[in-house]
Amino acid sequence: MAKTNPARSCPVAAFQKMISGKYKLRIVWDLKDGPRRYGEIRSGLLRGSTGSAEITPRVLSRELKALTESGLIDRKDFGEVPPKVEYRLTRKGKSFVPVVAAIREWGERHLGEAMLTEAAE
Amino acid sequence: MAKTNPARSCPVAAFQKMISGKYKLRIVWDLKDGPRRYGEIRSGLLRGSTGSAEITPRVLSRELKALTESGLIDRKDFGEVPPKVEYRLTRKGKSFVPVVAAIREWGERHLGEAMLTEAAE
DNA sequence: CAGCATCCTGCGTGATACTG
DNA sequence: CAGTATCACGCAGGATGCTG
Repeated sequence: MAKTNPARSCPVAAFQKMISGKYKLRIVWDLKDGPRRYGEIRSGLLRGSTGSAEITPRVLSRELKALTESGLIDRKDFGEVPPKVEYRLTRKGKSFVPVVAAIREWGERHLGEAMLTEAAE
Repeated sequence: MAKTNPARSCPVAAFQKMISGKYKLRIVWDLKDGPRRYGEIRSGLLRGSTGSAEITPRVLSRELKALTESGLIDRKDFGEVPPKVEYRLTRKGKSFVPVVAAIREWGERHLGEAMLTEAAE
């Protein structure tokens, strides 16, 4: 099946793998203003969804773990009851924020508004 | 199942939908230097892969169609035998190139090299 | 040459329920 | 509060063969 090591093939492939998942980019974006707790991230992800899109803990958990293993975010467990866990961007994660900003800016300009004038120059 | 219109929820969701697929970003990148034919794109995608990763026409075809419907690229069919089809970036697609460039640059810096110093500041 | 038709498989994502 | 366990499903993506 030809695995095709993503990191070796080209940067965009590794990038896509890293941000694959519906929430990873939004999580990074949410974390740009400072550390957030698990529940806060979850609530933040619900905001912005059209309606009643419930993000399940299983999914959020996986995304956070993947981001942690990617080295974009860092998990801080306060280790006591009641449980309290904070997630924050690492240096790598912070360096990634401008990229997300560029994505958002382009998206707002070309995806939010009416898509007219995409004539082929 | 709560559809959650992607374009309405937030720009990054729409962005992710638009570039979902392993080759879309690479196709856009390949097209930045000018129009390319179907076979050229296909060959170009093979270059950069570690080994024998054959991209099937079905997949490439779908990616190209999706990109066309997204308004990023434009399909020009010369309409005669032997078949000749060229793909080129639209204005929208060209405006997207810098974003891909930012992605590539970040990826080369943080994914290609050794990933040291991602300490949580 | 530039595709389309058909079949198959793994994985990402969601629903639901339970726990330290 | 911050998760894990289990089940189920749609769909991206590959294999293979055929066509105008």
